Amino acid sequence: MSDEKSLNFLEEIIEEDLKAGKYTQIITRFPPEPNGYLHIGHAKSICLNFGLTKKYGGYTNLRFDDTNPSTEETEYVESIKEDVEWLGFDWKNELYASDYFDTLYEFAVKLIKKGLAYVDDMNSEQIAELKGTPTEPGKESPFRNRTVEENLDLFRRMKEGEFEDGSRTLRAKIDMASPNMHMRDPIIYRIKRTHHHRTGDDWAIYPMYDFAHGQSDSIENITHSICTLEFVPHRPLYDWLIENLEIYPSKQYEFARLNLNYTVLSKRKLIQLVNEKHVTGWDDPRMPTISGFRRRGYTPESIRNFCDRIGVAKRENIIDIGLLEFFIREHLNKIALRRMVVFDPVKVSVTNYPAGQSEIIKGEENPEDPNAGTRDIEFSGELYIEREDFMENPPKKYFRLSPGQMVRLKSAYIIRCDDVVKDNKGEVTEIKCTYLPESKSGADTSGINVRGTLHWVSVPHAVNVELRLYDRLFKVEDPSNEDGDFKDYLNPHSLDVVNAYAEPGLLDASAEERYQFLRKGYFYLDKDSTKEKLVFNRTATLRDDWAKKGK
RNA sequence: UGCCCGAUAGUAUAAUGGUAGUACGACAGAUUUUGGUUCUGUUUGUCUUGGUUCGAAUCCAGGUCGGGCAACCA
Repeated sequence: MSDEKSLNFLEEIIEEDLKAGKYTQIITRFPPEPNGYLHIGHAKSICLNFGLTKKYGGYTNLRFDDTNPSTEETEYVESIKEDVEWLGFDWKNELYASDYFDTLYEFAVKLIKKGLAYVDDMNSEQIAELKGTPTEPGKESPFRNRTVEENLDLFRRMKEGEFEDGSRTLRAKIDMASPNMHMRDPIIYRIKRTHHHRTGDDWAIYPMYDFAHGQSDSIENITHSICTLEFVPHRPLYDWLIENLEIYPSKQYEFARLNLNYTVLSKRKLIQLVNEKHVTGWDDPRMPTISGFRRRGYTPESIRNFCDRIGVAKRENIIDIGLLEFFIREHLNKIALRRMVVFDPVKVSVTNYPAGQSEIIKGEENPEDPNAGTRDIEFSGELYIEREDFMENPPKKYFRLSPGQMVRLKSAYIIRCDDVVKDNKGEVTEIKCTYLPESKSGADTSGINVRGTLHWVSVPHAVNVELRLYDRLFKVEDPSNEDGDFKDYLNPHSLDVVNAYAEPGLLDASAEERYQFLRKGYFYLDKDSTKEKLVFNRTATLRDDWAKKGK
């Protein structure tokens, strides 16, 4: 086997097309509807569309599929642009289906003139009634055989706004008996006298998806129009319209959309979570949106690597969210600055350390990066360590602190536990230790090797920080497939807010950096942070083999 | 009971008629001043029944299972 990565089915098609001389360059498009924020499923499509033209030469357009003014807003346009850019992709042209409304109208007129479209006076119930079902053919509309002149006149008057919303439609005249429901005289224009985010009140009619998408592809000379599997049955209509309009033959190809367990990836559901305040917004770090991942501390690289690894195929798939976590850990491990933060403190008194004194200790910025250098950390005789890092009666193989045992304080000294102070409820309030002055990190002459290393902060120097610890948004793998409403399966513990003690160096934290809180996880400064109160989002935990053993 | 799409380890994804491989996970071990990282090893798979062929995950036929399609949404 060569070390070259094997091709996915779209790459194969493109390589064949290129070899056959069918195209000199590849043109794709990413076509979001601006009616919501982009999520990780869109990231797959973005990486695919932009990745293909980057690999084979050509370009990708960003085209907003804005043909339904009742759901679309400029806020969404802005967020989509920001997200695509953040992911690291540049579009050639920023385009809108609404840019083509005049052309699309002419296309419809052409179809009418060819006797391939007609104005139908039936309302939506009547149309549905005659549509048939997947197993029975439909029946023709009584308005199907109007003259070209009559159709032209009626369609013009639809455009002029003469008729009520929903009172008439323009339909392609294809085949009411087709086994493919989409070919049973699909509606291509509807009356909708609604304000459009770009064209304002210019139009009383708007094209349907099927009459806008493929035509926009064609106008832009898109060579490979890549969409998800649910559009497979639309493909005959896509081709029929292009053929009968006699326009540039873009080709549609379909791949399986991304599904992730323990979350939902449907705009309809995500918008509910936002509107019903189950989350704080589209960019809530628990959301599977690109903006949510960004705020949580994910990097564009990690998301791109993820999309690369999950591949592109036509079979339905549900990816384990753990794979995404793997890629963010992999990246953050390389770049995150190491800091020490104690989440749930218990006090350690170093009885042989000079009272009231402190010293500066050097800690690695990042052991994975030899050029990262060191940071200064205050050490004193009064410390906090993690409550879970001490046990009075430890099980076997516990190599944290316990009476009589020694541990290394990361980047500092080895200490031994001499005594434990408890309150009247039996809760440990203080651990008395002695330190080995000759065991200082980097200058250790003690000759003692200890198994455990703990993170710590100096009590008089510690700064208070707020930590937002996130867990999966849903407590079941596939909330959409459970009985009842998907929101019944929200994880009540998806957010846990903790006030913690951090080394003072963290006061300089910035959103330009990623942090690893030693032995705790990866953290990212949140936009809610103020000078008085630093707020960090937990991007991901560290792997924890000890916890996994169930001890 | 119409049409369309699909089926390879737990999850994804390769092998394009010629040794079923890779990643994640799981398990075991080594290293480690993060029970992190890194390294090594182990484990588990071609939906089914026929056919074609010297040879089938791959080609053909039947079946089974899963998904999609009956919005004036995209």
